[in-house]
Amino acid sequence: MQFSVGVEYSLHCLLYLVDVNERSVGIKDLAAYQGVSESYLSKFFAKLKKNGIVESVPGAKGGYRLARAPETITFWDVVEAVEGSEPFFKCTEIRQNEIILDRSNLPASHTKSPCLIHKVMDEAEAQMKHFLQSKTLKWLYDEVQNKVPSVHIQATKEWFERNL
Amino acid sequence: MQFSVGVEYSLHCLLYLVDVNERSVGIKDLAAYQGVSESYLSKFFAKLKKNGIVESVPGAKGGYRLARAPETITFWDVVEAVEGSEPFFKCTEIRQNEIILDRSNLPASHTKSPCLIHKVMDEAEAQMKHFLQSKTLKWLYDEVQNKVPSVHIQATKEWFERNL
DNA sequence: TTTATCGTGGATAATAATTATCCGCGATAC
DNA sequence: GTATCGCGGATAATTATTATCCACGATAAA
Repeated sequence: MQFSVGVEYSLHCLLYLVDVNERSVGIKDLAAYQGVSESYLSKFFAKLKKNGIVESVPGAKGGYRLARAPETITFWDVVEAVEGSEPFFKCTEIRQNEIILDRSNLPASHTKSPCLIHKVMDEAEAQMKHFLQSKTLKWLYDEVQNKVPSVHIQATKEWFERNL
Repeated sequence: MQFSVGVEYSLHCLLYLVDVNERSVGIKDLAAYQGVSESYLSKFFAKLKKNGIVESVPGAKGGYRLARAPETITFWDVVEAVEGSEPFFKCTEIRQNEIILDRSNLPASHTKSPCLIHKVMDEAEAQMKHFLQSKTLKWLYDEVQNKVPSVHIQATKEWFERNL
């Protein structure tokens, strides 16, 4: 039960895209700046694009930029884009296998009402989802703006703009 | 990002162990009753035992029983026992790789204060944890007692007691 | 118009996690 | 003594994650 590194990569990258408004940043730069694999990172951006979080600018001097305002991009959006939207807990309806049951004539208690364990696990995921939906990219950006020395933020900005 | 089937297996099994007080139920019966693999299920019970959720009775007519009161066994306890206690999000401190940094002399903002993304993801896990800690095995047992027809509950109980 | 750059999608593969089985050991009931 | 049962280790099949490479089309700049 672990999130893939794509979640970490994506969130860090998106943070750099906030400052880039109508322009765009290439995978090459994003990968180089953070010292991660370029080709692997591009796979996650394909997912972010498919989920409407970023949009791409094809061709030379192309790259990616946010597809919508950072206020509307939540941590959950990113998790869902990268990890897919399968629920954390997949219930195999093990209860319908109980040896004392007639498989061709299951009681309503085993088919109509939901599996309680399944329900609890889905609710647990919903708790996490709710929390992550409350944290936006804009919020993260503002927090970082406050916590990281402005000289470093400025240097980062200049690095990404160095060859535009 | 998925829970292993061990979580589902374990929770369902533990439910059957609530009624069994000083006695014990063997893996063989638990597996047969639910139509799952005996040898695989035994792996999860080894983890449940190591985490103090169940205790074992060795030898013939042996098996497992709860190691403590069902009021004190939470869904989270089971998830942690089966899945291990590694956090869902492992932060690789990607920020310390920023190309503009001097790796041998990192700024305090990148070492002293925690990575915000890491912090948010840990808090998200804590939300789920908190919820799952509020759901006990006793609660689940009582809910099932209310929702499942008593005739079925009785039949289940009798099946497990059929050869004691 | 050529050339270099960049996203895109597919193929491929290495590594790790999950799922699963089997066997021999020691403990215990009968 | 013998059959039963938990226990731990070895092993393997399957799937997911991590990762690379390449050919393609689109585009900017020369």
